[in-house]
Amino acid sequence: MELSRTAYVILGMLQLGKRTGYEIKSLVDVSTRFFWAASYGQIYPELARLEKLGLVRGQRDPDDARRRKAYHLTEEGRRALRDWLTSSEPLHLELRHEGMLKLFFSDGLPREEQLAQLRAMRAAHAEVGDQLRSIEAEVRAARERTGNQCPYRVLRLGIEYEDFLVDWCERAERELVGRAVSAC
Amino acid sequence: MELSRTAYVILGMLQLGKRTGYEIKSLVDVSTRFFWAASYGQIYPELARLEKLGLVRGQRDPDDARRRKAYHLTEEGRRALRDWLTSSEPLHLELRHEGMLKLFFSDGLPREEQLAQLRAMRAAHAEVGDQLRSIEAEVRAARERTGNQCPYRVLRLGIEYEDFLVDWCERAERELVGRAVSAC
DNA sequence: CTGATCATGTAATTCGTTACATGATTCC
DNA sequence: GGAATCATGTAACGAATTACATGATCAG
Repeated sequence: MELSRTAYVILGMLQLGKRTGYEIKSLVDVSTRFFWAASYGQIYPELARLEKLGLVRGQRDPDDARRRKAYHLTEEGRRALRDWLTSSEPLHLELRHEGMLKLFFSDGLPREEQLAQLRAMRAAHAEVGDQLRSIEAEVRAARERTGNQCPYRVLRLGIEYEDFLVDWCERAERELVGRAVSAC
Repeated sequence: MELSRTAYVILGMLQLGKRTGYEIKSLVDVSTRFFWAASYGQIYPELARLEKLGLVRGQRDPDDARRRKAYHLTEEGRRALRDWLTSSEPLHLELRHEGMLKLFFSDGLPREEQLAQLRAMRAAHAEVGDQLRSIEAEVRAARERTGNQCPYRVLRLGIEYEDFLVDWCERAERELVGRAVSAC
């Protein structure tokens, strides 16, 4: 039974407890989004599919006028998640980075424009880094509360990842400026 | 006139000279692929679209039984590429990283399995790093030959990027192993 | 009472991959 | 002669986003 990666995002989020589609989306938006995004247009249909497959079960509270439907993992769902986590299939690794793409084609552009590109790329990564740092204390607190190490560990990876790219941009900017000066 | 990013990959490759769809694909596969992939299924239809828009022009050599069609940039195409390179629209930055996703959901997995995940992720990045290093001398030589700095600069970024992730995995592995030892 | 947010879903569209079909050329 | 590679394309499919529709609840 082949599932999409986004299906595993859902199973993973449900492993942490009963949740509605809306809650899953909110969680994704402050956590996995940075390395695996998901939209409503995927989440709701995927929940229906997973329920048909028997991997999750959803229950609607009849008293709830908002017709919220909270899903939880079944035993089969828990097994599917575990199988994926421990499988040794090649990892899906995909990067689409317009900043690097522009940089690649920038020979022939004036130095000022190349610098502007690097600064834009640096700003974008600095901003994501700031976003991640702004939730760091909260995620660390959740780690102490729940004992779950992984989300904080991955958050730290995200912060260091953004820092690496910011640093690379800075170095490339200095290198470009350095050339300009020595050419005078 | 809104173009897809992949259209700009094509325009960028044609900036370097006249090329067939096949040649563009081959070039992408050893260069931009690592931060912007493209398949035949995109390249050929996109070339036709760009020709209809007047941004590229393709010519078939009547003597060539292989019916090769080599494209080159028009003035309009050159302008479209330049506009994109110097535009300050927000950058499309997207990462889909199954390794980080698994890591995120791995609380509850035995330490051995968590270690196996980290090793798999490290191996994947080490392999890409090796691929990039294997073309480094060639790309550096092309830089000396053509004077184009950018492809080599971006290649260096790719190598350092993979190194960073390999290093992060190593540190995370050591941290996990360290805990195991101190728990004894 | 009003705007923000909670909540569920669908439809249209875009982007991209994979697989297939077809045939020429080159290298051994 | 046969395999690898050059070369162009299309069709089917899958993955994901965006926009839309609809309505309840909550905080001020």
